[in-house]
Amino acid sequence: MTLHHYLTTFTFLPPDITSVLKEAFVKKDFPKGSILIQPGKTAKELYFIEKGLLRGYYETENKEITYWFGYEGHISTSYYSFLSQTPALETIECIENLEVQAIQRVDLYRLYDQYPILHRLGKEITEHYYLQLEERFIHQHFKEAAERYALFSKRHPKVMQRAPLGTIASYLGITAETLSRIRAKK
Amino acid sequence: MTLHHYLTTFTFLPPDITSVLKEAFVKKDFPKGSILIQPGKTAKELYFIEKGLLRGYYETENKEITYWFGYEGHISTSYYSFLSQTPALETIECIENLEVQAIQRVDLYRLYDQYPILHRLGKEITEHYYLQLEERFIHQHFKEAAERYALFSKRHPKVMQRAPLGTIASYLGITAETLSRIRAKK
DNA sequence: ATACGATTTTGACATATATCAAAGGAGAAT
DNA sequence: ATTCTCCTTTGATATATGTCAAAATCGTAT
Repeated sequence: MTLHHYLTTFTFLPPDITSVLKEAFVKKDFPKGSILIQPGKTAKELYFIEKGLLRGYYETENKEITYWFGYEGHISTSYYSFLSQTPALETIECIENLEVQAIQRVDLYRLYDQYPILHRLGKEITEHYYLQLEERFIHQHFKEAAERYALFSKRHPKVMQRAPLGTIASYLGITAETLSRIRAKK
Repeated sequence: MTLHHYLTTFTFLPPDITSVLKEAFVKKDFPKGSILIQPGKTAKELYFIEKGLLRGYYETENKEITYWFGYEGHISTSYYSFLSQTPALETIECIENLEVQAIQRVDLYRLYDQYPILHRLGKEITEHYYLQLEERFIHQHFKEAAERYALFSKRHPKVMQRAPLGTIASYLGITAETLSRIRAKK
């Protein structure tokens, strides 16, 4: 999905504002393994993913905790860092070669000021991600591992094939061993 | 915290728009035990809590799952239902006598259209709740029960004293028995 | 094709938390 | 005050999932 296509799904945006917004984005490519966001650094850019797979993870004493996947049609950054302009706590890494459209935070906020209707865009996008997170939260917390896996494969079938098992397990809040056993059962 | 005080924390809002917005809210009182949102019904109102304690919960086969507490200074509704205008899945119930400022969805959206800067208000509020949920999600998922309890008592000390143990346990994703044992340990 | 490192699978055992059950306590209504 | 109901505590046991370890498989570079 291209940025253009994504933006046109927001029908309230006048075409001229859509154009101005699009021009503020710059296409960037990253090879597999690249790090887009680093802990300790403050996120200055926001990405729209046109192609490829990303993950966000936290590093703890003994393991990495993947808490998020992003792919075609999604927006990616450390929301916490980007919004609060304080150092990120997590890493965002390319699982595959990546093609994104990137916008600088300063440019985005300048556009917000110039075109107040863009706040509506930001609001609706944030609302969407909020609801997604809420659904995931409820599920994650109150269903068993096998059910969570089933929902995940329904919601993100492509990630299933493209992300390593250990990473998916971590996203589901279980160990790689447990996920391997869940897969074996069926 | 009054609605007026809350709104003035958003410094970008011109006083006249703040006034108009405030006038769209109506004060309402609910006795303890009242139900603000019912599963199957679509949320038409959004509340700002001036006094009292609320909880949101899901009903499953054999138990109630509390996933949210709201109190002074918070906004409350079924976000999912309010935003998508489809029937709510959860119940929102007063744990204490409640004083809120209520706004009708139609009125709010009329104001959004009239004053685009209000989208910024909506955006910033949603961003705030998104970040809170994200923090909670990470914690909930990757920390042990006792640690989750510790964070909860730090974040919401007042709820600790005001909500029944079983409800807090459910919020933390554990049983009442387990929470009782965690408390006994310390 | 071969070899190396990384990922996945499988097994044995450990542990946090759930479940079931019963006994205490606290608050509300009579 | 007394009863009744609901909430909390405590105990015994069950279970899902974690941990540790080793074997099997896969992918990439040589």
